[in-house]
Amino acid sequence: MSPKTLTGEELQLDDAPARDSELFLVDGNNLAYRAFFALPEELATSEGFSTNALLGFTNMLFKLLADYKPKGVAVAWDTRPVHRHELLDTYKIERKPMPGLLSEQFPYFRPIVEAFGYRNLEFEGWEADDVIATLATRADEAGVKTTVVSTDRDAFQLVSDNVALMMTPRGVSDVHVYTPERVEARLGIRPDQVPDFIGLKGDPSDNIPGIPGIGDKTAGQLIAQYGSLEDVIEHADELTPARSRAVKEHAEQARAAKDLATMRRDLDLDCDPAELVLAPPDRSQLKEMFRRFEFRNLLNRVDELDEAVPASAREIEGVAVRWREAELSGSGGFSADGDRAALATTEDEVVVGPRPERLEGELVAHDAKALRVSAADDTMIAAYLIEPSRASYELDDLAAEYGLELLPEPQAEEETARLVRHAAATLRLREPLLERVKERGHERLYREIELPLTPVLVAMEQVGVKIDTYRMGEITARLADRVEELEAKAHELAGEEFILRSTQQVARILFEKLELTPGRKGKTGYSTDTRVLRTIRGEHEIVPVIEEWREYSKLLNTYLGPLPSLLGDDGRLHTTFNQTVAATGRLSTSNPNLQAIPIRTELGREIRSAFVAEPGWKLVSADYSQIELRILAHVSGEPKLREAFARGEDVHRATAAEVLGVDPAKLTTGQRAIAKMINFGIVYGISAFGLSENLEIPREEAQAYIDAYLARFPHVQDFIQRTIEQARGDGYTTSLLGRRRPVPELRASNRQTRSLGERLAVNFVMQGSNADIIKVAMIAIHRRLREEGRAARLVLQIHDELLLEAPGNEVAAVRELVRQEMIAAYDLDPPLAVDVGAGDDWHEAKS
DNA sequence: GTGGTCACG
DNA sequence: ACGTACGTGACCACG
Repeated sequence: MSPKTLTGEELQLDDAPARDSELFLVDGNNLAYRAFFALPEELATSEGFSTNALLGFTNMLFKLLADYKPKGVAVAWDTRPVHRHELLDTYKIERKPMPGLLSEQFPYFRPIVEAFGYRNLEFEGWEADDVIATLATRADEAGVKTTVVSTDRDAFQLVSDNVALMMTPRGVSDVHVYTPERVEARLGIRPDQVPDFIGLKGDPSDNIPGIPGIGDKTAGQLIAQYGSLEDVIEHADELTPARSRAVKEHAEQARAAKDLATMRRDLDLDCDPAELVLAPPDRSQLKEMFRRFEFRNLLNRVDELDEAVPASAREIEGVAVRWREAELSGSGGFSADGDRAALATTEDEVVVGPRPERLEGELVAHDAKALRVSAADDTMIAAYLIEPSRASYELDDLAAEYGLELLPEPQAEEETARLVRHAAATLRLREPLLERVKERGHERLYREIELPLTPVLVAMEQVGVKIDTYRMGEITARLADRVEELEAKAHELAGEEFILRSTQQVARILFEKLELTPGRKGKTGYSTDTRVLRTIRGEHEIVPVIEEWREYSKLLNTYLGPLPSLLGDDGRLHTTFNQTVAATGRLSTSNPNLQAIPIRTELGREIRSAFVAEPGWKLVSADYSQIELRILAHVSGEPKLREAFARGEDVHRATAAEVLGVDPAKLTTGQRAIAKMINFGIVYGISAFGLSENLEIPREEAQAYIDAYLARFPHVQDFIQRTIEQARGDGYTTSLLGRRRPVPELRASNRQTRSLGERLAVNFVMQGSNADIIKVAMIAIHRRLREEGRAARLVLQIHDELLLEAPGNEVAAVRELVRQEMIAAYDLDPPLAVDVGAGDDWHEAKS
């Protein structure tokens, strides 16, 4: 009996043998393909250029240098396979063409190799694996400890006392290194028997048949027992009848497969492995590449490579930043920290001092709003326009990505060092960021919208909104009592105490103890969300109790409870407007999130009535009417939609009449509600599933509605198709004012992800344009109120609504001014429309 | 830190 | 045969 073979899992395949290696020989084509198929295709730059293969490849090269500190690394590439070709022709093997997304990335592999200081090897007419086989053989003979990096199983045959094989079955972090002993333990044969082994079993990955019915196990046993393929063929009669027949019938095929699996070790190459010495990595080249492909993680780790290279070979780049203490004056990159500030006046000099009341010069800031300065340029906003989907715009991250190495003089304390570094980085990021803003055609968006918006937001944050604390307290007390009552009642009805807040415990009570009808399932068990509860409301008295408890405790915990502590000394609530958070160009608010103050329930409206104006003032609320559907009508040019708006019709009723084919006079509210959901769906990037979920109807019915809609509004159908195709081509979609959102999802191989990309692309046109338009309006309104010397001021923005506070005697004029400016913000066809109201509190102002 | 839930547009 | 409506922020339980 041959010894039991082990899987890679069972074997100890630690990378110790590779650590001794002086030379690494990498099969470039193999690694590129491997990386391409192992990493998701949606890994892409903000421009939409796929980088998955490049990233996996680069990570491996990085690891080789950082972890193994070799003397030499060479990456071999296939060239036209003239020599191999004859074999392939003989055996009628066809190569599949390279996937498009991989061939796009292909031109960049070699430059990356060079930037690492590694050697690219190409020998006309030879494939990478034969080049590696030849070099590994020469290295072995010369006693050079070598590691071959490839996932091709053919490469097992190269393993010897001096040559190890590194495989990465599951990505770069999981490294398996094979020595001769480990090959034997894994396959049951010696490395030199590998071609015989592959000959018997074939190579499915290359579409090469061996002997039918013989797989890994059998092939290993037979070769171990008889020694070689020829020996197995010779002794075929000793095998079981079926196997014997198979071996005899397919002997030629097996010999051919062995031939193909045998690597050429004797190529006439002009290359001595001992001379494949590492050059020091070109740090600026590497950074340039990492920045270009947006490999943020690697960019931050470039320093690690230093330790792997002898100090003498290192070249330190980066500018030492001098700093001195003095009074701040002049222009430059600004940073601040409490009562201290720093100003980078030149690229390498920073002045640090107490923060002055005001600075006369022209400032560049990173997040001017948070720094409370007025800046001529804001690097955070520029970075946001370039890459709106980023999670954060940390200055240090951006600086590293743009290749800035700022080394403040070492004696500074940490806080001073940061201040200096930030001022210097801000100044030096200005040009590269502005250049990209210009490249993308975002100059006007930047200069005329985002930058002027910042001071408007500063003013709004500082003004805040007044809260009627008495009213708020009253509601809070009432609700707190009610929540307690409901809690007790729920426990009583359940027959035990449980944590109402815990969805898991609620699920246990409802679906296990009380055996109510479970609905959908989530990742961790049965869902207990609003819609599930609504459908089982009639099954047990406890359900409406939980529903009511949810509504009240949500309002209590999220809005009523925390608000008093967030109140400023002026009795007003000061939110923070985030200008660089939403990928669509919208603003968001936080601490508290005043864009999510309740309104949809009676109790919610009560809470809104605690948002009030100063005595003698009024709140003025102005909201765009159906702005996203108007934008849809504009960009699609759909005549039926445009006309409906032009005639001042209710757009949902008009939609219902068209789609359902009903006389407008006879429409029911139910039919209007259906049309409303369809319209929402169109704006969100419709899907039959989504619509069916929301209307709670079968998917087929939802699909029928969608089909009817698209048939009745063919221009909308065209618009959707056009938008998706364009985004697929460009890698991004564009709003009315030229804002861009990259949509790398469209190039994913996963269909679900691609569908998401399609919805994102379509939705962005409406949501992003809405964001553009209301920002224009805010700037205009703020400007006009000042020009006219009014006390009225903007207070909140809620995506399509503006809330202002105006003294009683200005209300009439302000209402008109706001309406005018909101409508004039963009010349839409159909025109924009605005509803304006005024009142003592927010609720009143909206009705 | 993540997922479920729910407040808003 | 999947799992999906778009964009946010906040709270809470749970691992």
